Amino acid sequence: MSKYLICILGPTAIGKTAVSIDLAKYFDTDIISCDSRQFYKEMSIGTAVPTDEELGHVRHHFIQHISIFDNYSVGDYEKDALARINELFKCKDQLILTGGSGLYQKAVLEGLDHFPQVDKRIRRSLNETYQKQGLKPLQDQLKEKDPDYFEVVDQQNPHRLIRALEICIGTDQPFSSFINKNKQANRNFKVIKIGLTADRQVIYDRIESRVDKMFANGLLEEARSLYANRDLNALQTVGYKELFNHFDGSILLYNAKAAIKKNTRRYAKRQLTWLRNKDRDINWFSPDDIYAMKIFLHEKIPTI
RNA sequence: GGUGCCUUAGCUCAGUUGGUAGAGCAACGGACUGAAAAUCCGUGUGUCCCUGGUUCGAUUCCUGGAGGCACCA
Repeated sequence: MSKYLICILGPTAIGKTAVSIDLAKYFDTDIISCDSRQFYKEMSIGTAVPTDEELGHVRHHFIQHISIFDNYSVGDYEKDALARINELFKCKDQLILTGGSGLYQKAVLEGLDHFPQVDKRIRRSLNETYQKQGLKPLQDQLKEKDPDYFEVVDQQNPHRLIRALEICIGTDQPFSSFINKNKQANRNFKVIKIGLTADRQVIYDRIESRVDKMFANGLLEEARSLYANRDLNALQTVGYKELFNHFDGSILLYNAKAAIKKNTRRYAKRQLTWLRNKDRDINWFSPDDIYAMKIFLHEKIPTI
């Protein structure tokens, strides 16, 4: 009997949480979260994790399961999520996967290539080079160590250059030699993608009111309690980084709030770009039309 | 009611001694295989308030409107 992973995709604030909980109840199943910021137990308000009530209705996985002090990458997530999914499929026929982190979703559905772990100090030293001397030395180095990848990489993007270089240096082999190697994502389940979208203005209105709600729920206090950890990767997050700038006196609270809304809008736009151009087999719905989604799923899944 | 100033991009405003215009912010488009709510790249999107007139040509000068602001009544 086929197993189905039902993926709920869409930009931030569109209403993925409500839809996925509704569908999970309907199918009497669990939710696999795929949100790279809701992983962290220290962050709640600014990441819009489901409420206690919502969590009480449906069992969620990968919500606040790690700490901001842990090192956790998309590779770790792929491994953990796949193990959990396979475990759950032993007694469930359908599962819901939901969350806005496109790369993480891709890792679960399509798999990533395997790259060896490399010493963390390599990245640190590359970052130092970048801080002191800019992009040029990184570009020169990658051009020499992996000319093939240098041709296709975004040469202006420090993260891309540093990532490729840390693999080149740590393994003594070109970054590109690991790509598309042994990548057989043998997933023994079927995937159905449900995309949620709405007019841009509707999405932006929802963002506006969600940010207001976060402030009403105590975002300021939550951010203040995390201020000391502002350099951690987990806290390079919309809703926190702007408030850290307020705490250190560089912007007014009023402007920080406006910046959070703006950066959330930009995030939503990037998510839409990713989904539009990366994923052609998405079935789009209005977030309010759960009825239509259920009909669609009944057609897609003959066994229910 | 009178006088003066203003009206140009979504917003705040430059500007054109007459040759249909440009900054900031916002916005929009795109890339993205272990930092991904991160990171990076690209793009002015315009009845220059309306109406006549002068002119080869008006967003620019002139007439008359409309709206806004200020002061005087």
